[in-house]
Amino acid sequence: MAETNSNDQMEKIVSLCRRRGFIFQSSEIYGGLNGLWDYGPLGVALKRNIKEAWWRDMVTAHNERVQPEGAPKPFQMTGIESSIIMHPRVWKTSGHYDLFSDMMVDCRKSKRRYRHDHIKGAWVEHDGQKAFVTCVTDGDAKEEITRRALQYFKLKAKYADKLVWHGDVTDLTTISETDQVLAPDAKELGTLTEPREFNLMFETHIGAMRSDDSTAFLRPETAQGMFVNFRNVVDSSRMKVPFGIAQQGKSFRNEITPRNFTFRTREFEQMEMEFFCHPSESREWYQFWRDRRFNWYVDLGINKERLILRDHEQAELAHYSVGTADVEYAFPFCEEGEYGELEGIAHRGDFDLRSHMEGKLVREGDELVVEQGEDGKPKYPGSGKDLTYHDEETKERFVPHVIEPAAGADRTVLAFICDAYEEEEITNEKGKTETRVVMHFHPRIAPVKVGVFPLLKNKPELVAKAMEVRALLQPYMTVFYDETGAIGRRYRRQDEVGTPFGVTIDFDTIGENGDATKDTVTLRDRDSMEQRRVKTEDLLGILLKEIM
RNA sequence: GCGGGUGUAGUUCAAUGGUAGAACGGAAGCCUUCCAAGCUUCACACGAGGGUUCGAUUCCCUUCGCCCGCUCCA
Repeated sequence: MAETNSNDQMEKIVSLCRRRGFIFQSSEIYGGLNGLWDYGPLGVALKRNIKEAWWRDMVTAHNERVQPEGAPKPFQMTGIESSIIMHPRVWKTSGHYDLFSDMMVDCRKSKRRYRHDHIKGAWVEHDGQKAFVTCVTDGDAKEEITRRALQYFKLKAKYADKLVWHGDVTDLTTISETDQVLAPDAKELGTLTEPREFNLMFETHIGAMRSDDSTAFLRPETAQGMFVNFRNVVDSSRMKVPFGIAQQGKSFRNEITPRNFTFRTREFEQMEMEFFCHPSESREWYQFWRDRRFNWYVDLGINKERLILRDHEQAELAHYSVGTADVEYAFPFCEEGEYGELEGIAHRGDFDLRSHMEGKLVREGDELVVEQGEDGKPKYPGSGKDLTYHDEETKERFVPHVIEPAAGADRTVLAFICDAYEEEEITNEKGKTETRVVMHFHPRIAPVKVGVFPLLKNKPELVAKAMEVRALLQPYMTVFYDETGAIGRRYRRQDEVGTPFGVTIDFDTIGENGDATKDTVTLRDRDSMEQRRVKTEDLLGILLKEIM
């Protein structure tokens, strides 16, 4: 419901999160830690509800005998919880090990950063001056280096033949004379720093003794847990393709720049599902999951105007992917027309299962082949285990293709928070305009479902009755009981944390105004602020229907 | 990781080289018959660590956090 894309809006939301106990900075009393956050009493309730809504939609509410709307056919669904620390070879064959640890160099002048192994260059001399001229290009490196050398030596293009070349174009990694390097965007020599390692995976050590052999990693994604357990799940739970394995859990990435509240963090929770299907049906399943996942957010009440389903361009696709779409939300910190990713739905083909069978794969033309080391053997061999699937009916054996909807739980929580936030201008009885801050959470995800209030706290009959109503509801939902201050104040407090319903016990309830209204309470709606009288005995049924 | 800005109660803001005020919010009490009423009382802050100084929240340094830009982003 956010009206403006502004920093201002985001600051108000962050402030409310802190003030009301949704989200705090990690280790705040020690000055805080960048990119790490804690959920407070209301935050944890909200997050658990969102995760539960996802798990229910994916796993528990799924009926394998019923064909969901839009699905090619009925399918099975189950879940796992794998360990955060996995065998180091998992990350080598998956490609994360190579991809997530890079040597980087910074340019002190241009403030740019490059992957060390992406910079190419050559020794060029002119007029007794010699420099290692570099560039980063996918095109003709020599041409680019020539252009940059001419520029550096202040020569016109027609004097290219005056340049004296010493050797061929090589990688910067082969050069040690950093003070003679002309960085790709620099105008002078020696502006690059020494190469430094950037490892996006958190390292730890297994066992009390530290050694190189004992190095392990905190998982940078949960997906590998499903792939390495594919065989186990098929063998133990009679799963038949097509089926999905869902998992929720923490992942860790040493992000260079955590930013934007809980949007990019170093420790984050994922809600991922790996769907295994026959290769010939994979495109249909991809379409199905792509639409199904988008609608999940919409069904939970997110503003459709701020949510988009964006198909990736071909060039944007990861090397293994046949197709990928993102569910993205227009966060307040996004520029006009920009969105932040909540979830990626990827067609991953047979990349993952094949990797864990054969070894780390790389693309060669249109083919995925096992990457060779210098000795001609697989650089990172797979498990060697058979991860193919045998279809009893068709007698066919194949490597299933995978469709992966991978959502960020914390980002989803943040999106729901931002979307729910509204500053509503209302005119009170005295004709004065005031601001009401309301969180319009869908009742299913709201941290507190109902507030129970005795109209006055100094009337023991009202308090006693309110306690009864509280006890009636508490086994079924989160109830917040409040008797302090004026009733309007209590309503507003609950509006600000998104409690969808308020129940007030008044003199009618205890029969002071006749039998007609005895044992009735007022039920207030958060969004409309309207109230209706309902029988106490009907209350539980009414509320359960609304919050399910 | 680089550059710029910034840091005072929970929040939004003051003041000050002699350790800090307010409003809102919070807690307790009185009162109150449905949308932040009133009165009384109470609690709560100079991000952290050094240095200069008789004395630092104030000046200096370092560090941490936050914001903006760059960079990065399976």
